[in-house]
Order: sequence, then structure tokens, then C-alpha cells
Amino acid sequence: MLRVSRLTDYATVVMTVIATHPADVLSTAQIADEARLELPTVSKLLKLLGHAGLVESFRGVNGGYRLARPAEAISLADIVEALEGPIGLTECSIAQGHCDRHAQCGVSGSWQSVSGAIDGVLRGMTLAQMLAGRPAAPAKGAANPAQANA
Amino acid sequence: MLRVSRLTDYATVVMTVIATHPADVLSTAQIADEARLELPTVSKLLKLLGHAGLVESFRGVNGGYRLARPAEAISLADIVEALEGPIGLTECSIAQGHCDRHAQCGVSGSWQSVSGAIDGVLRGMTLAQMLAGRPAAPAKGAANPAQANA
DNA sequence: TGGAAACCGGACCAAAATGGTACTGTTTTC
DNA sequence: GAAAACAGTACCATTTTGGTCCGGTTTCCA
Repeated sequence: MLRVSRLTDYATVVMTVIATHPADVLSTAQIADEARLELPTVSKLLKLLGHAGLVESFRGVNGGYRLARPAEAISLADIVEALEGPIGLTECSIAQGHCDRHAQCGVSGSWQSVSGAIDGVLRGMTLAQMLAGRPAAPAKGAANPAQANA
Repeated sequence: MLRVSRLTDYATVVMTVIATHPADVLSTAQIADEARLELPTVSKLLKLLGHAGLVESFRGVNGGYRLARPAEAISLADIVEALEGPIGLTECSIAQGHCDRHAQCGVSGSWQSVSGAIDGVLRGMTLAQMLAGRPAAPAKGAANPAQANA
């Protein structure tokens, strides 16, 4: 269904929880509690988000996590990429040359085009906007914004 | 990765093959040959595409498949939906109420918003446009929703 | 100085989705 | 009535996903 994985969905929740406490370092347990998610799952997510440079970690007693950048500077695309790798609808969209049918398939260009547009949509939605609840037009940079759903 | 399934990718290839012969009824074998895909796989795809009303089927000798509508009237969203169901990045995007965390999660609105935008992107790319952007033709149509991979 | 609080990096496993194939039936044409 | 071609369904192997656990390391503080 053209889904993002459930972990990615959870990751956005985790990020918004962290973002609502901009001044604090939150432990995994606190975050899991506020996000209503299992602790091991949240722990795994935070590791991934840390590797992607979206959160900063602090070890030891009173350690925990904090946003690495202001919420305005973190996009949904950043989060999706942290969990799922580079954004692209098809294999061709990410790396050419893998497909031996590439020469005659003819659709790769179209897929790349829409992948780019979708990347723009995701990049236009910031964590700050997600916090705000009802964001304005999410599709900046994409040529076909469409209506903001129902 | 935010991928579309490989079958969906194949389906676009199959559709473009059919679309290049607007006047003919093509057998599954012909389509498989032109698309360079396995016959059973193509057969499965065509059944799905038929159920979605994107292709018409004709049984018996000299039977086969044909586009049910002109290529201009078939969008990438139609094909994706035929293979993967309703378009929505998260479960919340498709049907509300499933998630017991819905009340406090706060991100569902954002996901719905970007899902809608992506749906628009997919709906804006028609099969006719995909045909126009074949690799043999160096002059890529400027009618695409966005420039490739920004 | 030692213990507790937290994160780190893996490994691991069960369950589900995916991709691919096969088989049998039905329809149509000649 | 035989052959061509689609229809429906069932099946299986593989991969991906989601979730959990464990031992190790770092830091704080009594």
C-alpha cells in the first residue's frame, strides 16, 4: 500500500515526544512512556536516529537523548531516511545499473521523477510542523502539491 | 526505502507495453516477451490489473488484453492502487480508529497530509506521460510532476 | 571506590509479507 | 471437438519486518 514501515511511524512519534522537551535530556524510559511504546523498541529506534545524527545521546546516570538540531531543521525525509535508507519508490530510483532491463524498460525515468517529487514532499514537512498539529501545505518543492487530504 | 513492491514496478512496465499497442489485443505471452518478464508473473499481474478495471480481457483463441481506457486516463496512482490497495504512508492514513494511541500521538494529521500530497503526485503521472519518457527518446517530456531526484 | 543508571552494539527469533510457480477450470474460435 | 487463451486458486521458498534480549561501556554520585 505504499507504506512506510511501522518503525518509521513510531520514529516520528518518538521524535515529536523528544521535541516537546527541547531543553531536557530524556531517558529511553521516559520517552517510551510518553510515546506509549515498548522500551526495547524505543531503544532500537533511538539508536537508529542517533546514527543518523538526528538525536544526541548522553551516557551514564542522567543520560538520555536530545534533539541534535532544532525541530525546524529536521524533516520527515530525515526520519524516513534514518529508518529506511534513501528514498526511492523503485530499485532503479536509487541506483541505476542494477536492472538488466534498464535499457528497454522505459519507466525508470518516470519513477525517478515521482520519487523526486515525493522526496520533496517529505522534505517539506518539518518536525516543528508535525508538532504544530495542523501544518500548512506540506508539499513545498513538489510541483504537484495536491490538496492536503481529508 | 519507501518502496513500491517489485510487482508494482513490473505492472507499470506491463502497462506501458500494452499502451504501445493501443489498437491490438495482446496475449499474455506477447506481453511477457516484450516486457522481458516471466509469463506466470505477467499473468498474475494482468489479472490484478483487470480486476482494477485498468485492462480489458478477452478469452478464447486470439484473446488477450487491451487497455480499458486511453493511456491519458490511467494514472500511476491507479496502477499502484491496483497492486497495493489504497495509498497511505501509515495505517492511520487509510483508516482512523485502528490506533488506540490516536488521541495523543499527534502525528497522524501530518502523515495524512503528506499521504494526500503523495497521492496527488502519483495521480498526476499518467501512463501516457510514462510512455513519452522512454529511454530511446532522449528528449524527456517536461510534463513531469517534478524534476528527477532533486 | 564501587554501585547504579543509562546508553551501545550486536545477535537472535518468530511472524508476516513477498515473489514466484503450478494446476485445474472455463470460454471462445475455428 | 480440439486448441488457444484467460480465470481462479492454492502453494511454497525466501526475504523482510517487528520485537526482544544480552553482555559491555560510560558516567555520576554516595
